[in-house]
Amino acid sequence: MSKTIKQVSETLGISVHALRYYEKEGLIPFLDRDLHGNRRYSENDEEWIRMIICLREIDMPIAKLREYLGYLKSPEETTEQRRALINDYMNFIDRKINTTIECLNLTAKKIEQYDPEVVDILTECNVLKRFSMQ
Amino acid sequence: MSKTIKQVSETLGISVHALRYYEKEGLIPFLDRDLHGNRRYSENDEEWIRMIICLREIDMPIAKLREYLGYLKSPEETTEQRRALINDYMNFIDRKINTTIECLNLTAKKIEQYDPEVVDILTECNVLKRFSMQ
DNA sequence: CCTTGACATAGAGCATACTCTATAGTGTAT
DNA sequence: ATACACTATAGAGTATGCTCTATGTCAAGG
Repeated sequence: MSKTIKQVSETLGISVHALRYYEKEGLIPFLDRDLHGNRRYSENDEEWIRMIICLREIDMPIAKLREYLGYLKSPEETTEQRRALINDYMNFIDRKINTTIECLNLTAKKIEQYDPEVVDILTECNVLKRFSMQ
Repeated sequence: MSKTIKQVSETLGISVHALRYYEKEGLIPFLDRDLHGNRRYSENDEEWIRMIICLREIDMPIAKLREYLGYLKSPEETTEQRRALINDYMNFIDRKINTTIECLNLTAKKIEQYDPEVVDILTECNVLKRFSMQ
């Protein structure tokens, strides 16, 4: 039921090196070892690592992840810090989405201005249809 | 009317080092120099640099930016490449927005599950209201 | 028995994107 | 004249996040 590092690596699509790296960086605390000292990943571990991967994909720094984990170690005394951190995080995401959409619109405008030859491609863009502000 | 490196640095909120760096990387072609060899930035240059900053904010690699510029040097023969590149770019943005929103929802769910103490903060999040899929 | 393969640790190496330092030239103000 | 503010180039240094290498242990299969 628990998985080896290779199995997790394969199911999550991440290198074993990266898995060890995340652990070394303190992102995967309390990880189990078998009698040979080999890592054993529980379902919970796997789910948490999936979360890490997701957060890394949107460029949440490893230090931030470690910070939140640190707070969770003594939850009673750190409610305010966690609240602040989540608030920061939501603002981070908000900025991220907004700048992306802004960037999208700016690019579309520039292409219309300077590169009319390839404008046609824009008309097929789902992302433009969904998020364009014009 | 044309600006010095310091003026551009100040209006765009980017270091003079970065400005020189972008130029060295080939992102700012045909930049004018005065009789002393000092850089002179036109309005057009400034606008383009603003675009660069925007694209860098969403982590478009410098190499990609250089690639597109390269195509613009001989527009007639590279229509297809430019089209492909814009297509890639739009997909890139699309993925970016989608993974960000996914990540947002996943995080919100996890917080609800594991950290009920700080859930209240979520109810005030505009970004959640705007982009939550639930 | 010995090779193979998966595991371990420790640490070096690499890519990206700046950022900073060293050195030097030039124009203006005191 | 001399200090300062700004410019320049070239190249070293830094931060981040992996990725790869070296070296070694252990268990199972031929």
